[in-house]
Amino acid sequence: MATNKTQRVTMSDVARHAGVSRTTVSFVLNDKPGAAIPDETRRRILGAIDELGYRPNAGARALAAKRSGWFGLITEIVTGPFAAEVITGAQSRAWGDRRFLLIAASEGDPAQEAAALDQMLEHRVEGLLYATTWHRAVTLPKAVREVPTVLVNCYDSEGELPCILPDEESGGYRATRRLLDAGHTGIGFINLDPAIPAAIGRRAGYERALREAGITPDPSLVIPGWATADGAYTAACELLDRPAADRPTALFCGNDRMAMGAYDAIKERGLRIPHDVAVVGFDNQELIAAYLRPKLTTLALPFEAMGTKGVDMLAALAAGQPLDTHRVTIDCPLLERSSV
Amino acid sequence: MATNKTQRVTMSDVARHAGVSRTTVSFVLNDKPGAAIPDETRRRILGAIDELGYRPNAGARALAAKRSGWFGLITEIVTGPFAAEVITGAQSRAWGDRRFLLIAASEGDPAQEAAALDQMLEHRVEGLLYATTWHRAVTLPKAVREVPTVLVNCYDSEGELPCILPDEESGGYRATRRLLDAGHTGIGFINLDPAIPAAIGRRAGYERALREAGITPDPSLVIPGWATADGAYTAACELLDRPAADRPTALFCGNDRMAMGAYDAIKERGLRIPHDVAVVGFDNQELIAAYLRPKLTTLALPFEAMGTKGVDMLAALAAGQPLDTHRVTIDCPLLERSSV
DNA sequence: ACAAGGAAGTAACGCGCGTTATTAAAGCGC
DNA sequence: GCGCTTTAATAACGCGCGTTACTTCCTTGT
Repeated sequence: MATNKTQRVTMSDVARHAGVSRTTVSFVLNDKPGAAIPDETRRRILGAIDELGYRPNAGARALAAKRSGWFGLITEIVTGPFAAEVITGAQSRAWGDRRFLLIAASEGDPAQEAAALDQMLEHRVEGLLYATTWHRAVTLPKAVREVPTVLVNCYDSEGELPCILPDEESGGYRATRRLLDAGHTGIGFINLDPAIPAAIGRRAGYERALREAGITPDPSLVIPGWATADGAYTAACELLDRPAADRPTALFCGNDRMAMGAYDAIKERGLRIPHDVAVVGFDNQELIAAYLRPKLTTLALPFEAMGTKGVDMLAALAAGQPLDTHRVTIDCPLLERSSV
Repeated sequence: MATNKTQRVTMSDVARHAGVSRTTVSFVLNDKPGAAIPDETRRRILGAIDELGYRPNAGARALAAKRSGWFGLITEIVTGPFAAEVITGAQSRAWGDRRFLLIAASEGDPAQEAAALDQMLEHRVEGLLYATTWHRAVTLPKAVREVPTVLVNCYDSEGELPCILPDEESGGYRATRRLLDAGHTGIGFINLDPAIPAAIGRRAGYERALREAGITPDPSLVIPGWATADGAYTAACELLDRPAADRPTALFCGNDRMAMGAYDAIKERGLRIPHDVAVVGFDNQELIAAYLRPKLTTLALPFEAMGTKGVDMLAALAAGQPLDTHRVTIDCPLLERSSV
């Protein structure tokens, strides 16, 4: 209770107050195995801690123990729902190990990224998480080699660093499969930029699902679009304006914003969702998916799970254990709402 | 370059390599005023630092200097756009002072909040930012008194702690004024729960703007709603179904989700936005406001600015300077889009 | 009775660094 | 040559703590 603002309570104060040596206090605080401390002494010490309002100094402890207890997390943008989810996942997992997360944003600027990395290394992080907002290849400053590093939602071109990625292929498969199960056979796919991993993986899953259902994928049903509502609107128009026999009864969109555009195209034509045309999105942007009418069935990128898994792997690496898998993929769960 | 993974380079290594004492190295690193270091010596030391790849140990430095360099930021939810903006603002401002931000989420759970606070105090944060997602009164654990604390987007009932708040009144005024300027005289106000500060302040601003324009506020035009799209939909219906002479030509909504509901009500009646009915939202939830059709004119809560200002005030407090203002309010800027 | 072993506790070192006091050499006026 | 200041650099202490090695006292078995 009686904390002095100008002079923090130290372990020596506690020791003096309890009538023991500082070493003994340290032993009960870390309940050191092998140290025999009678209950009575322990109680006296804990009592003193309580009375004085003692708080261990994490920095000093780290210095003495040569363990900082820090993990670093570098991300492009702290704003934006994706990074926030990664942080949440990593944060909660780290907490369990009594570790703290050092968070920095690069804002896409290599200089800021380097500065952030420097700061982290000066704080002696024991591991580093490097997360991107969209699935792609990255090249990192060499300095990351000074510390165990795990990539989240990205991978390095050299393939040297362990990484955690969303399973785009199974995501594409699952979306398509859901539409097939609902009885659709003509399924249009408004894809992202076909050069990026997400587009490639999802298309592979899309085609695998079709083949499994005995349907030969029709390339003309796959339209690579700009990843915007307007781009998807145009793409959807193209698909919906095909001759009736050829017109898809379902649309699988590269992300939720694109699904918004598709919604507009569908509604404009007096068609109804999901009765006439079913729609599946991707990304699960709550603010869009949950407020569209009808609510959008979509796949979620497992950002939170990736953050958690990232800390998992870091903890293993920091403990010197070898990784079982160098490249981990995590499923994208399907969120059923009302558009299928 | 030649960093040894198993044994970090210390200042003593640098000193030995440069043929000087550790003290001298410390002096050039902090370029201590009063210490006369010839250029030649300085160069030798900097050279050694570079060659060995030395990085100061932030923890050890903090311990010796008795300055942790940390500020803490406790927020309810890391996810969600609001917290992210506060973090961005605080982060970037803190960076300039070579300070790092310790971020933790309470998830609305007092136990987690206390745990987070404990951790922060153990890390010897020199100041604490406590941010909420919506403007309201809070009561904090007593432990916050151990360190300078600034409240962001909230205030304590006892009024003891400095706080930074959005200027709800001027926000309400600005929104209403914008509609008046567009020629509207019957302005409906679908408010939030009338008991919360945001609702009270905005209504005051709304009425002030009306009076300034020579219009006596009509209480029946103000409908307190549930802060949801559905609630606002119902409220909008009520306003729009009034007899033609009495029907408002503009709606001011408590938040953007509510504006979505209002949009639906307006469109259902074959009315057009902004031609027949203008709409102003609040909160500037990008994903909603920017994608609604037409795009929504709305007011932004100044989260990022509040985060920045928060660190500003903390820096002053931590430096022992008195605060000029105990209670700071920050304007809510109007973002013009296409719904007015 | 005595050695052996455990129980309870402590002195002392070091973690990597900031800082103060002090020393050693060099410049300056006379 | 002598004092005196300035310049250049260092020894030594302490920050708060973890940890090792060591001491002292009490049991226990034979």
